[in-house]
Amino acid sequence: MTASVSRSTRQRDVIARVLQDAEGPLAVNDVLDRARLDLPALGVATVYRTLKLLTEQGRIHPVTLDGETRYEPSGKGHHHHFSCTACGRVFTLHTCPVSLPRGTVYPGGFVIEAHEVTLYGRCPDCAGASSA
Amino acid sequence: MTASVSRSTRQRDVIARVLQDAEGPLAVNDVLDRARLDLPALGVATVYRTLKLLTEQGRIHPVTLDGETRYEPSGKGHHHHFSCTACGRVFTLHTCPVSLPRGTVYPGGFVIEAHEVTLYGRCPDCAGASSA
DNA sequence: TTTTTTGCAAAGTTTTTGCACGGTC
DNA sequence: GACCGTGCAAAAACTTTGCAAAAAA
Repeated sequence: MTASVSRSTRQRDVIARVLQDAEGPLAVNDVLDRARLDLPALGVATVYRTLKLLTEQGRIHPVTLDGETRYEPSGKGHHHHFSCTACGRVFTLHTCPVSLPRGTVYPGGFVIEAHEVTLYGRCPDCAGASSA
Repeated sequence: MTASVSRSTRQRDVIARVLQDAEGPLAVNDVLDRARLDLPALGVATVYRTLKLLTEQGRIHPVTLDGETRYEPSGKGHHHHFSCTACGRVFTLHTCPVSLPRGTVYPGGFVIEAHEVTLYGRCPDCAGASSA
C-alpha cells in the first residue's frame, strides 16, 4: 500500500483562494457560496473535506467566533477579529489593542503564552449606513 | 400580543443554580448532566429553551471557548478568560488588559461596542509546578 | 491506467419545534 | 381556571461517510 498523495484540484485551488481573498475568517457556508461563483456544482461535502485537509496541512486553521467555526489562512501574522453586530461579518484586524508579551505574568500568577481578542461593534459599512 | 410572562419553575431554578455554582462556563451537556442530578427527567429541549431564555433575560450569556459554546452567569462584572494550556482549566480573570471604551473607532472605521479577551498560558498551579 | 477526488445521497449529530399534559399564578 | 412550561418525539440544521463516476498523475 502506498501513502496517499494529495492532488491538486480545481476545487481545492478555488477554496484556498476564497479563504485567501476573504476579509476575515469564513464559515463553511461563506466558503461554499463564494466558491460556487467559480464552481457552481461544488458539493458541501467537498468543502468540509477540503477545509479539513487544508487544516491538517497547516495551510488554514479554525477560529471559533460567536459559536461558529470559521477558517482563515495561516501565516498572516499576529491579528485579531472584529465581529459586526449588524451584518454579522467578521473582519481581520492587524492592530493589536493589548501589550502582553509572552512570559508576562498576570495578576494571580497566570503566565501568558498567547492571547486572543475579539472586538464587537459596527463595521465601516454598517456604521456609515446605520439604518435598520 | 401580550408580553409573555416568565414563570418560575423548578427546572429553571435548577439550571440557573447549576450555572451559578459552576467553576466556569458550562456546555449544554454539562448543564444537562448536572441538572439531572436533581431532576432526572429533565429533557434536553428544556435545557436549550431555558438557556435561550436566560440569555435573552440577560441572566447568563454564551462564551465560545475552544470551539464549544458554553454559558456562564452574567453580572460577574467585566472579566475575561484564561485557558491553561497545561491542565485545560478555564479561569475567570477580573483584570482587563485593554482600554477600549464604547465608541472607540478602530483604524479602518470599526466602531467598538464591546470586546472579549482570552488569554492562554500556564495557570498558577501549572506554572509553579515547573518553574524555578 | 491507477489512484485520488468529487458529488450525491444516506447516516450521524446537534438544536429546534409541535403537542398534549402538568404546573404556576 | 387560564395560560405558560415541560417532556417526548418528530423535524430541521449541520457534518460526516459510502459509493460509483470523474479527474489527476
